[in-house]
Amino acid sequence: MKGASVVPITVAGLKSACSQCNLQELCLPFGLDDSEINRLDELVATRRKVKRQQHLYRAGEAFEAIYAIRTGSFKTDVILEDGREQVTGFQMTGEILGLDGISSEHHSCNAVALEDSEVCIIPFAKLEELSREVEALQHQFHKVMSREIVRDHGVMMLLGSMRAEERLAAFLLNMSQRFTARGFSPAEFHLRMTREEIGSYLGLKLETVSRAFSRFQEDGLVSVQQKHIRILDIPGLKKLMHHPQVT
Amino acid sequence: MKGASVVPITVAGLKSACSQCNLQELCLPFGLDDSEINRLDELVATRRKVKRQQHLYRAGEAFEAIYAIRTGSFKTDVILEDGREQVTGFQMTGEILGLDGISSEHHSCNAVALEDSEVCIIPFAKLEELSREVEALQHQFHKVMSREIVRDHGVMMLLGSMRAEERLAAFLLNMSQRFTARGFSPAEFHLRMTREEIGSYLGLKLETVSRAFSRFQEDGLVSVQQKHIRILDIPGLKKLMHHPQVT
DNA sequence: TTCTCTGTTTGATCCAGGTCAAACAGGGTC
DNA sequence: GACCCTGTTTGACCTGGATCAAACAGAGAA
Repeated sequence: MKGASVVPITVAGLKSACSQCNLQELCLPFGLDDSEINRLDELVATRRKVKRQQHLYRAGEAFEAIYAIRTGSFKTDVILEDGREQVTGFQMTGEILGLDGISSEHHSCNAVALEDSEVCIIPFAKLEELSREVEALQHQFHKVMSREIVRDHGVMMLLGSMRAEERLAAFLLNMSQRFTARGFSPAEFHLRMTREEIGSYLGLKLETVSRAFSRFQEDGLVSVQQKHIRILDIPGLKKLMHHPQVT
Repeated sequence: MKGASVVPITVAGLKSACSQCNLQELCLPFGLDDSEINRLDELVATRRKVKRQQHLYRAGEAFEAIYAIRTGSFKTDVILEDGREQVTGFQMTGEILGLDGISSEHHSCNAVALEDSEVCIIPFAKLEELSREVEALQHQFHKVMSREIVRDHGVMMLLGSMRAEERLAAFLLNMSQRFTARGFSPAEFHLRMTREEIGSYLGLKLETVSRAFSRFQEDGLVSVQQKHIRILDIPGLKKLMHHPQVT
């Protein structure tokens, strides 16, 4: 409940709202014209800082808003009564958190910052209101939700039908692609999550993740130094995904 | 492409639209008042019959509408280039198919009828139009999408963190609960899918599914005769889910 | 500098579920 | 009736990834 009681921080100078944000094309404003984005600005007036390891929200909390990541990154997870954790996703800047809460008016998973981060608070009732007036916003919001569903299907495929090394390859390629979309190098990046979190996401134990990294390094596919990753052979990784085995 | 070329069948007497449908409370009309449902009726004028094993839509096809299942049931799946299939869900009456297509304007999975079925066609552009006017419809539609996301997270938990028998127990309990919501017996039902399809959904091989069924039968939890299932001990199945092992 | 704490790597062993194979059961057709 | 054909069950064996265990590496703190 600690996370819940954190008071949202209203940032003083509001000039850096959606209309000024360089994440527009990855986020909710995509497809809106200038006047529409200005209307969205009014909605997204408050922001909140979340320190590393802190919760943005917890399973069970009342749902009131969705969040757009402005800086930093998060993981979402579900925890069973017996303590088993399943990481359901890793989110980067421009991505939307909290969509799980709409269905029951309560969040159904936890969102935890992987590094010091900041999110834009989008009150959901107001978003629905505005998206009744702004067609482009409505449509973009539906696309964001649908994209999450498609992403989830991909994860099911990964968990249900791929072997350990394929899963890790898919994960690395996905990260690479998302870093690229944000203007970073496709080949070199820093992972914010632990081996254990990667393992939970991929349905593997941390040792298996570590071994797969070592294997990739031996095979010259990547260079790994702790959390720093350099992908040396993207086609090689892709090949590995499609050709599960020599058998 | 066969599935795509099937001409939608307009049913003659339109009196059995949403306003007359007994699936209202499970479907898109939930929460709408009578006059609002009448407006929805105009939208959902056409239906389509899909025979067992036929596709409602295929991955890659242009997205134009979502579908509400009126009778019968479906599976959705994703297929990799190398032929591996991952079943991403089983859908029953009142549930909505096609949400995956919104994000890219093309379907990203296949939907196949598990028995002779009928769906209501809901043209998506018109749905967005109407939900800009009808607040309750907008909200219900958002809940439907969110519910799909929550469901997907549950499947990830299942695939990533549960053992074979837990997965099957979770599956049976889920089916039971959904049959109950439709006015059928919680304890006795007929599975429309094969062991292989169940296995694909649960990330297991068909033999493992079969063995788990046999084990449950030995332990007096269920009685299994081919596709006909009778659950004898619901608490027992639940217990099995939360206490993975005696270890 | 050393100590501690958390996360990572690597090795040795084990087992749940996969694989291969064969028998079986029910439903449809001739 | 006999004959498929598809889906299911069961058995025997194998293996990928889990488990257990120990060493190691970097980041802070004192």
